Amino acid sequence: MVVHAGEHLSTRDLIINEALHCFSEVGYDGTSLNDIAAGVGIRRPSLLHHFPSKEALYHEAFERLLSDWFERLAGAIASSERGWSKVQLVIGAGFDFFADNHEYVRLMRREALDGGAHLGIDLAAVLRPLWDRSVDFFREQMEAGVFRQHDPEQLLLTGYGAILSYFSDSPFLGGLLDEDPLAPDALLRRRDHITAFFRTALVP
Amino acid sequence: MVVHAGEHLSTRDLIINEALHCFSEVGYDGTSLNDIAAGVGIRRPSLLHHFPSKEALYHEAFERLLSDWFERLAGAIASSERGWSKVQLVIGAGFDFFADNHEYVRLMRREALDGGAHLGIDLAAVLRPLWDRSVDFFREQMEAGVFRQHDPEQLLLTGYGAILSYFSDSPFLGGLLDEDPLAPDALLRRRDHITAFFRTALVP
DNA sequence: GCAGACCTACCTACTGGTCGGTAGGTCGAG
DNA sequence: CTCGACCTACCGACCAGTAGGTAGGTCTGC
Repeated sequence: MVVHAGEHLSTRDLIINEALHCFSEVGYDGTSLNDIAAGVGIRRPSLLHHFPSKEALYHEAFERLLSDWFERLAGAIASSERGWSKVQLVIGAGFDFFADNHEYVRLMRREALDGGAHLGIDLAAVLRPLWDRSVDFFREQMEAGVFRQHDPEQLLLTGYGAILSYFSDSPFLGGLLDEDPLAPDALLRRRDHITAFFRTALVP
Repeated sequence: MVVHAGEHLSTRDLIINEALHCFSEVGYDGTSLNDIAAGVGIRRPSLLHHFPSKEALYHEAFERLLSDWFERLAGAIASSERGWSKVQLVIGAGFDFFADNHEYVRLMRREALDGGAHLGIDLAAVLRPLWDRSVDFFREQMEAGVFRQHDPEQLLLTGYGAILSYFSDSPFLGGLLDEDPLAPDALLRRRDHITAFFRTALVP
């Protein structure tokens, strides 16, 4: 997983963390291997001793981030809850993960923007099973009358945009609002709103 | 405004259109002046005869796009409608503009991702007045009992994410769904869903 | 003749990546 | 304990390629 604390980190891990930071902040093209190496405190050739190429480094860093995210969501998804409480659980888990890793949400968004095309992983293919399961879940619950009728895919798209955008665009939103969107109480308010908003839309 | 058709365009306009295309597709760093020049059918120094620098070109292209967007929304915003029909009008105008210019939505998103920091315009500052007016509008209508009670800013944030993300992330979403998100009937379905979704959330 | 649009040729800065080499540690053989 | 073989981690110097940008010349229409 993404190692956060500052102890006993191998150079490899330091590089990956710094790479995630740079790639998130200024994108793939905007990041030079020199930047990453400097952030770790080594030179570029030393970095390339640990990773064969820039693309390989990106690939590994992104994959680590993705598996982190999956791991974090797994519990909520696998839970045997049904109906609204399950949705609430998953929304909460997703939101909290993004809040804890808000820096890296921008990396995911960049990847989505470019369709994951030019670099490594096919994000859509990886997420597809999860997506399909969610669609099925909503369809079931709607047919059972537990939720109001909506197009399940459209509903998920809306949720996706509502949660992700808040974090990915936080540098921009900070200028639109009067407070830091990532401040604890702002996060709490956002979390509450999204939950309440979808509750009113779903629960009859 | 952004000139779409292919007649009587000055080289300047051709450059700006091609620049918007490239910047949207692969971002600022991912676009070279050679790419743009080649798209227009001239050489790079000739391009730099019309614009003093890459950044200046980006600035002008983006500003043109932004003023287009304002112009398009102005009618809907200035309308004297109140309540839900006004919201419907603005949502519709925004959605349709994005649909017509889906390519450029990705440019706006890139700008939001980077907080507009490193290039030219402070997007947030430009949009701020519009934002504040919208917040006030919702607050009024809620207090008047026309709309259900929500946090107006949170509501706008959700709408922002729900509409914009669909277009900006369409390359990614195409892999998640079974159809092209930008196909006419897919667009229609998205438009209907967003409208209906916010109607249920707002109209008591 | 002149001005604008365009070109080729060139510059510097920086990119990702390779090369050869070195400091320091670990190992097993004698 | 010592010696040499081997290893990982790191470095400076260098490479080819490309970036944005400039200088100076040519061509065309007024």
